[in-house]
Amino acid sequence: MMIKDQEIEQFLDKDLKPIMNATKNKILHVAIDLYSQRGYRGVSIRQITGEVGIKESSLYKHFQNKGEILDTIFANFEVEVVKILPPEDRIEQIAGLMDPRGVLERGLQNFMNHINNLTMRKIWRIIYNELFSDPRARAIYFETIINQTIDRVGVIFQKMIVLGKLPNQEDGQMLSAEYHYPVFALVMEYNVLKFEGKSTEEIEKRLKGHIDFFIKAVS
Amino acid sequence: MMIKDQEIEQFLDKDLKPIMNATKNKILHVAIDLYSQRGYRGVSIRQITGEVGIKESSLYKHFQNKGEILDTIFANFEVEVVKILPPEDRIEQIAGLMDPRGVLERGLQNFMNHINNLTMRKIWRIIYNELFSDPRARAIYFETIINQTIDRVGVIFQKMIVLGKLPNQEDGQMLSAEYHYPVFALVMEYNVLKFEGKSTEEIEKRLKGHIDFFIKAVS
DNA sequence: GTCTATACCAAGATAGAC
DNA sequence: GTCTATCTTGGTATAGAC
Repeated sequence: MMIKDQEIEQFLDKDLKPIMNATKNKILHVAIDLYSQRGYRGVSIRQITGEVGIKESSLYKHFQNKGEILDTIFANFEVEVVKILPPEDRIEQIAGLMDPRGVLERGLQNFMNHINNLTMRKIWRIIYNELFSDPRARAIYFETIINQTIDRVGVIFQKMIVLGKLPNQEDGQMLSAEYHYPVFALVMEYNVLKFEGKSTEEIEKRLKGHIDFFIKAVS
Repeated sequence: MMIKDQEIEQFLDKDLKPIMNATKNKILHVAIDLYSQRGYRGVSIRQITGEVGIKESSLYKHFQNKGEILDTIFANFEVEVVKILPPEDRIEQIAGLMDPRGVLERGLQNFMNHINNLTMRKIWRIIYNELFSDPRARAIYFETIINQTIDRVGVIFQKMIVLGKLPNQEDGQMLSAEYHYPVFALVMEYNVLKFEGKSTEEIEKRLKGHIDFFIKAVS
């Protein structure tokens, strides 16, 4: 059975305060939708306001310029995306209570919940799109997402090595990188397929298969 | 010691015939350079012709429109990029003569030679850039590069399983995917770092480390 | 905070002389 | 195959009335 995608109802402003103005909220919704399809440069203020149902000039009462719209989108994304990282203050606890497979399965589940929010998936597409032309997108992807994920799980793995839950000739960070690189590559394909309306079954199977392969490799 | 990047001297036309006209060649050089930095949409005909040293109108004697420039760049890329795949008619031979580690090391070496051509690296960036807005870029990346690479090496692995060079409880395609996904993710980071003028030592180390990890996992 | 009107600019592209 | 000149479109943004 297909689960209906959730959407974000209310966005945060650049200063992370909730946006109370309905029009400003709608502008962000529309901008995210259009940017995710045609990229930031490929979408004009005219198109956004046309879809929202206001005139171009009205938009400038809500945002100083076009760039500020993207700033706000990125700010909202960062707030949401850090939630998929294992919280730093529970790393010790996780390493003690769980086994490697449990950590990976839980992490994947968290991530799947995150990515099955339609608004989030659209912003993921925007990030991918801007990866090579916008340093902010690059920073969010490579630093906030990839490196931090590898790092935190790397610390968990390192503690597990000490606890004898993983082989002690390995290095926690290296194991975490080995595990996560295929995950991020597969997630990218997952996003592409979802966007194109194709089936993601194969990718989900591969993600599960990857956990199996990895667990076997470190057993 | 730093090896100087090579560049392509002469491009092919859309119909794959070598381009004899020096100006047309220069337009492609300049376009690739600018597109790799600011994306296809971010670069105007004016900027290209300004750099080349001709007027806008002159460019249209060489290309029918802006899109044809990108068509030509993609055509050149496809011709070069298929050279990094293991040739189909030698797959049997490779599986028989080499061991798994040899295949992977040779493949990585081939790829590194390819990517150390500056022109190619620039086009890789253009491909990444257009991945989510241009279906042609998506096709080249996911179909021509990723899927074909995984598939051909998967066939080699499958034959190696039959020959007892790899454990027979595994599947060749799955093993190839497990090996290659981290490679493509690392290569993407390699390209980003190169572009930003940063050191790629860490990534090259990880690529070698990944071969070690993988070989150990299937031994 | 919405509108109308408008300024201003840069984009892709073409006509026609040389 | 290069140039000058020009066209047309669509982009971001602002001024000022309501």
